Amino acid sequence: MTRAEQIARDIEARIISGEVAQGARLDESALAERYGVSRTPVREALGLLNATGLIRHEPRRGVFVRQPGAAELLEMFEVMAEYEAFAGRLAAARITPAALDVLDAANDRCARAAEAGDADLYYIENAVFHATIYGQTGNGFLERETQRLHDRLRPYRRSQLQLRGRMADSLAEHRSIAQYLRQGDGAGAAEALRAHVAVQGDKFHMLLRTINAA
Amino acid sequence: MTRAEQIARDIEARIISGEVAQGARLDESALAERYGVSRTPVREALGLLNATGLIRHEPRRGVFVRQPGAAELLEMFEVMAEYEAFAGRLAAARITPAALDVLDAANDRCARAAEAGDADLYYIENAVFHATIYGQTGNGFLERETQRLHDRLRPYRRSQLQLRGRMADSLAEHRSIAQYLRQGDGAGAAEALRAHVAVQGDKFHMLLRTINAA
DNA sequence: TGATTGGTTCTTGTATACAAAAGAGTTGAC
DNA sequence: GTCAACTCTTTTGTATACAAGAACCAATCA
Repeated sequence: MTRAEQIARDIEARIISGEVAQGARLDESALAERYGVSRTPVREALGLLNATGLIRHEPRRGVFVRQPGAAELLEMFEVMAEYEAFAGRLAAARITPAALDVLDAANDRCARAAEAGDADLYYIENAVFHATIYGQTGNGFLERETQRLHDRLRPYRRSQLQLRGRMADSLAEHRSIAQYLRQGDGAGAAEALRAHVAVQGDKFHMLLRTINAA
Repeated sequence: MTRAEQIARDIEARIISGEVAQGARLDESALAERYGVSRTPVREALGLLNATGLIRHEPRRGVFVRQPGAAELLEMFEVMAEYEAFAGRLAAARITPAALDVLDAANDRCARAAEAGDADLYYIENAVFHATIYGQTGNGFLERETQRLHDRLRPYRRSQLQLRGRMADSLAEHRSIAQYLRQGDGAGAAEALRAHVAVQGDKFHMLLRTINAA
C-alpha cells in the first residue's frame, strides 16, 4: 500500500468519526506536516477521497469535507435498499449451497454478538452476511457497486444498531432472508432485504440523531 | 477547468474511441510529452480516470486501459436496466407536467432524427429523454449514479442504434414509457424501461460486434 | 460612510529533481 | 543446459521549487 492510500484511509476515518467537522477545509500543507510527508502524496490522497464523494474539490479554492445531510442520506438509503433488493433477487436464483452455509454461520455469529450486546462484532458479521449475498449475484459489477455504497453508508448503518432491540430484530430479518434465498424465492428475498435496509420508523429518528451528533 | 481535467477528458475520449487499445499501458512520461506538460498533471488525470474505472492502477507497475469485456458489459447493462427501472418507478410518482412536456419534445426531435437516419442526433435527444427521467426521481443521489453509469455505457448504447430499424423501435418504446409516466403507472414505466435498456435478441450480437471491432 | 480598486498574501496547480522498487537481462554456478 | 542471483534499466512514488490564481485587506475616491 502506497503512502497516499494510507493517508486517504486515515483522513477518511477521521471524517467518518467526526473528528474533522462538516464543511471544514482540508489544508494540504497542514496535512503534509501532520503526516510527515510532502504535499504530493497528500494531494494524491485527496484525489482518492474526492472520487468516493467524501470531499468536494473546488478548483483553486481547496477541498472541503462533504458530509451528506439528512436529505441526501435518505436518498442514499433509498438507493441502497434497491441495490440490496436487486442483489437478493439475483442471488436467490444463483446462490450456491456453500454460500448458504456461510450465511447461516454469519448469522450464528451475529446471534452470539447480539446476546453479548456487542454491536461492533454484530456489525462485522452483518457485513459478512451482506457481502456474501452480493458475491452470489453472479454479477461482479453489481457486487462492487453495492459494496461501495455499503461501505459509504457503514457509519450510519452501524449507528442503527444502537437502537434498543434492533440487533435482535435485524437478526430475525437475516434469518428470514436466508430462508427466502434457500428456497430460491427471489421476490421474497428482494422484499425482505428492501425492508431490512429501508430507513423507516424508529430508524429514521436514530439516523437524525446520528447526524446531529456529528 | 484545470489542465489535469482536460487531459483526463482527452484520454477518456481516446480510450472510448478505441484509439488506445484494451490493456495498453499508459506511460506517464509519454503522455506528459504528448500534452506538453510535466508528469504531475498527467498523474492527476490518471487518478481521475482511475476513479471512473476506465483504467486500472497497479501500484509500482503502472496504469492500464481497462476496457470491459463482453461479460462485464452484460453485467453493467443488467445493472443499468435495474437503475432505469427504479428511476422510472420513482419518476412515475413524482414527475412534473413540465417534465412530461420535455420528454415529448425530446421524442419529437428523436422522431425527426430517426426519419433523417441521423444516429448521432438521435442519441443526443435520447440522452435528454433519459436524463430528464433521472432528474424527476426526486432523488439526487440516484440521479447522479444513474447518469454516471449511463455515461460509462454511452459508446455501447450508441452502437445499438446501428441496428437496422432500432431507432424506430427505440422511439416507439420511448413513447410508451412517456405514456406510462403520464399515467403515473410506476410498474408499467419500470418494466418498459427495463426492456428498453436490457441487452437481448439482436442487441446482444450487435454488442459483441462492437466489442470485437474495438 | 460606503464602495471600489489596487496590492499583498496565501493557497493551489505545475514543473523539476531525486529516491525507491519492480522487471528484465546477463552472468555465473551447479 | 538450466536455474538462480545480481545488476542495470526503466518507471513509479515522493520531495522540493516555482508560478499563477483567488481571497482578503487597506486605501482612496465618490
